[in-house]
Amino acid sequence: MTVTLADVAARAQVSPATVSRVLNGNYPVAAATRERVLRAVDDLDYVLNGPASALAAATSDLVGILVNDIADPFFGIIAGAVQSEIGGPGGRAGGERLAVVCNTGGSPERELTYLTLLQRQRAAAVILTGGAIEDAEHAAALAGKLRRLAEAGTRVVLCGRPPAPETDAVALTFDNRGGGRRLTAHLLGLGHRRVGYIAGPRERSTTRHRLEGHRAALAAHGVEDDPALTVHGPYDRRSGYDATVELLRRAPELTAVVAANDTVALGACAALRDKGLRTPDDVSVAGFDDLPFSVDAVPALTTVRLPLHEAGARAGRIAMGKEEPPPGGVATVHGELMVRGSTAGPR
Amino acid sequence: MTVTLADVAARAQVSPATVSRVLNGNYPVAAATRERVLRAVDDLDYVLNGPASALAAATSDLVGILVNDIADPFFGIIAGAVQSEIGGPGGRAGGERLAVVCNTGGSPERELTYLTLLQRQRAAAVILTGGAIEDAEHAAALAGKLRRLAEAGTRVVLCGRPPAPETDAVALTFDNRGGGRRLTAHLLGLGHRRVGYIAGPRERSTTRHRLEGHRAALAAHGVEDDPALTVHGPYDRRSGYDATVELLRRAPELTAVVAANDTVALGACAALRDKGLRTPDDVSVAGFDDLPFSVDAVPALTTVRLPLHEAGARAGRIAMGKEEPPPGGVATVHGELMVRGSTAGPR
DNA sequence: CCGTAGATAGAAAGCGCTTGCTGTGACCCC
DNA sequence: GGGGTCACAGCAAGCGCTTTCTATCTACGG
Repeated sequence: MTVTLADVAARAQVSPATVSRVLNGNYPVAAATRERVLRAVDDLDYVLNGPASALAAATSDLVGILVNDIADPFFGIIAGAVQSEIGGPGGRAGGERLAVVCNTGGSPERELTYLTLLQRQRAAAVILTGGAIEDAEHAAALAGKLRRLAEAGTRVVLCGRPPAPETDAVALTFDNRGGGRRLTAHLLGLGHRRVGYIAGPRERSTTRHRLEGHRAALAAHGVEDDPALTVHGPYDRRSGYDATVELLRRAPELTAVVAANDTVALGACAALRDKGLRTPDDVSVAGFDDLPFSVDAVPALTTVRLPLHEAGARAGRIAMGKEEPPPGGVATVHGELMVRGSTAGPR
Repeated sequence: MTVTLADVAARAQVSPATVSRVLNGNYPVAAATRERVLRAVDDLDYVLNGPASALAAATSDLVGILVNDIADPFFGIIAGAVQSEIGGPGGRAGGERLAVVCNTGGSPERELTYLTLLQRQRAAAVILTGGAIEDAEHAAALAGKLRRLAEAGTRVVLCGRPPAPETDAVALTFDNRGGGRRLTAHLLGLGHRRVGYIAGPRERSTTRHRLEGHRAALAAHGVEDDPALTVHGPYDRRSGYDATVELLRRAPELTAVVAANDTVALGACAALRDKGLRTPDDVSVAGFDDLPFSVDAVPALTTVRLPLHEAGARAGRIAMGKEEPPPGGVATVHGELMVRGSTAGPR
């Protein structure tokens, strides 16, 4: 029923081996023969059987990308950049790879399960994006998995995530701590002293690093770090809204709010608006990531721009072996403070 | 080097066939034997070889999702919903499927190439999302490809796209025309008569349908459709900005702008702001899709909400055979007009 | 002219798994 | 107590491709 290599070979009057070689183009085949084969392929509408060739050649053209939330542009941008580099359609000849995007939803188990699934597919490479889950047990399990993947020849790259200990996975780490520090320093520099902080979910490296940066800035400016001014929540708009309401309840006098990311910041702005407070006149707001919509917020959001596209593209190239990994296997990617309308001096 | 079924069989003192049966769980195996096998699997850290089993069983657990732009939440939401339904980690036992998200960037060639790649992988199902490219030649090529995929046993579902003629692919179509009509009718009802329209890229079904709805509303209200008030551009913020500037140049007197989608609308708002015009006091703005950030825009965007998550989930279920396709293979998904602060009567 | 290197093509042995068919005891019923 | 049924387990034949090794054939140099 379905056309196989043998059918093509028969029609082109050559052996299956020759057809395979024409298709893979890594062995000399006379031009005339090649053409005959190619015509047969065309006539028969032949499409290679991926699993069969993966089995025989012990390689696959699948690349896995693990993300926390595919609906979040933060990950979408990275995933898109990776895909543009792993040579999907566009990079002719042997360079056709498929990106398998796996949505972990931030769940440790799913992270592991997807990794197993990818291992089962004998993926050519795996890229883990976003913050790591900070749990010793999970970290150990993850490291084990990554080691086994690497052993099996799968290249592992971390993008926007700290290096994984006990592993030689290449890591492109975002400088969340530095970004957080500069952001809060900017606010303190404007004269704010009571700064609320809406942190991301606990046990997440991104959350911790950004928060540490914030605290470092407070310390550097001699401002007391009031625990009541920090609230944790998921990385979504709702969380920003609720946390802001809570923060306002706890400390009506605060003059600025730093959010875990831009989406959360948008929720914070909405809450302030609903409470009749103006941004930045009454309360300044700052985000993180500089997603595309942030510049269009009103007022435009002060935030830390992370070069998501560049980082994703680089991760993709490294995963494909098209670019040398950074020395030591770790590179830090810095963010840039974008001061915009949502922050100003306190009233 | 790598552990195979045979190794597990040897350790469990059974035949490879038995191990396979335990792993696939579709054939009676005595509890004691099963347990022995499972222990061996565990001891050896055995992971099934996907390509090998796909070859032998002639099935695969890959599901392809074609999107125009993975960084656009419109597609991200759909992709996430699909993935949640195709039984990735969570749905135990045989239900572990991997979603291959393919970024076509709106290019017809890439659409076709990705389909071939997916066919090569013998994907279990393929879901095409977003508007179709309206080009006879491409449509024919696409229909042929889809037919061949279907023949090979791959289930094909269209989500947010009109039915593909000459094909029996199931289609979940968005009522873009109706949504567009209601949106413009809303504006006309408020008293607007000079309404600018920022359309999406040409040759896209989505663009055409929304525009047709817009025109239908104009006609219904007896308002002349001035061609100068329609500008085409890509579905991004930049396009909205530029188009608005152009629209303002051509018709400084316009009192409302309808954008192809929310992202474009945000760009339009920015342009108006930069021109010193206020929304909705001077110019009303409306979008389409109701993406998560739209409610947080200032003023909140009037738009048409499309049930992206629901549609994606349903497409996923149909692709998995978990839900009956709609009668006739086609279902229309309606949008809901969300009237918010960005639209008001003309000054 | 013959021996030999170089360029192609083919034969065949897998790659690791699934599954139809074939045993083989154990069990049950009359 | 014998034959028929079950419930399991194993054998072995592929699945469709890649690739090593070998066979040809051509072209040259001496």
